[in-house]
Amino acid sequence: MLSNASKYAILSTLYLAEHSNEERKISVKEIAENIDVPSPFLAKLFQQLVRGKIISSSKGPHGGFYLSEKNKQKNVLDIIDNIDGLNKLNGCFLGLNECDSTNPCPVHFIVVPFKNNILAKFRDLTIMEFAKEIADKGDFLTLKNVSPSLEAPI
Amino acid sequence: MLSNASKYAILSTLYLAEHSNEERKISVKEIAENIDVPSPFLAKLFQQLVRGKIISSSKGPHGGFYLSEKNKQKNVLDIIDNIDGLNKLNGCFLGLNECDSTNPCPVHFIVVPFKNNILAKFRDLTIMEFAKEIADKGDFLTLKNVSPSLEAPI
DNA sequence: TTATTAAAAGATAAAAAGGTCTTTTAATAA
DNA sequence: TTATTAAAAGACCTTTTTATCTTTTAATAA
Repeated sequence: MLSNASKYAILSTLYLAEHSNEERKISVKEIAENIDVPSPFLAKLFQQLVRGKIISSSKGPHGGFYLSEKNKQKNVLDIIDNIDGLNKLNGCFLGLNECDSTNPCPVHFIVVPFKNNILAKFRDLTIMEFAKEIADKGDFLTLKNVSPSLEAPI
Repeated sequence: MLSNASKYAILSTLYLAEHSNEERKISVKEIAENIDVPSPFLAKLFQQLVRGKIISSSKGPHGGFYLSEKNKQKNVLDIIDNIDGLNKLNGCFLGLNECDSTNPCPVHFIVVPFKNNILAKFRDLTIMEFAKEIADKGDFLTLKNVSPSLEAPI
């Protein structure tokens, strides 16, 4: 549904939202280590997010990535759109070209409410609101395995 | 969420369910044309489904693919498991390694009910029941564009 | 103004997904 | 028993995704 690239982009942008501002810029290396993402890959993603005006950057000593006030008003769907495009998120679950409420695939009426739900969440909250919601719960998003387990989580 | 391979496998197995039986076997070519899937690719998938005992085959004149009585008792989740494995369907929507109800990602409580829903549908109906439900509604699943449109369907 | 720092850019490469083609094997009908 | 049919097997190819490495550019601090 989402590519790894999108997932990395979301997690690291939310990291920026919580830990950076115009005065406190953050290097790729720091973020990559903290959320456990390959850093050269993240560097590439960040270039693209900068071009898409989702995040900001400056070079040189004390340079790095950060969110400007304008950036903070973007939402998670902007990130997904910038990296994957929105088509990946739309489209029939079984791949049918013609699948809608008058001609639904067998899982259409299970999938559509879910999509509307998650789309609303990704579109209606700003990145800051999203990050705040996470911080308020005391959570910290990382791909690290704090307590490695062999089973896939549900 | 599902690979193309899984989607093709589901659609073509459901096609077999409706159109084949031990006496009436169907060639890859016929199915590929009917549901609009690349036929050499489908041939590969079918080899794997035969090895996984999801469908049956016989060679030679009047040979082809079909569902045995045992095959008909399999469910859609068996197809997905055989092609993609089940991990692709499980796993956190944002890719977090540790995401559960005590330590949920921001969309956990939107994603989990959906997954339970669709998993139940894929697991609790046999392939025949699934196919019958579709046929009863008068539907026919294909990837063909009957009336080509430029917009991605929702 | 020079050394240093960190991103930008772009070339390269490995892995996975998606797809094609050719040869071999097995079944069966003539 | 031979020709024919259709799957099985496996080699091969292409594209996309994921990832790495090297060089260049810009900012800044000494």
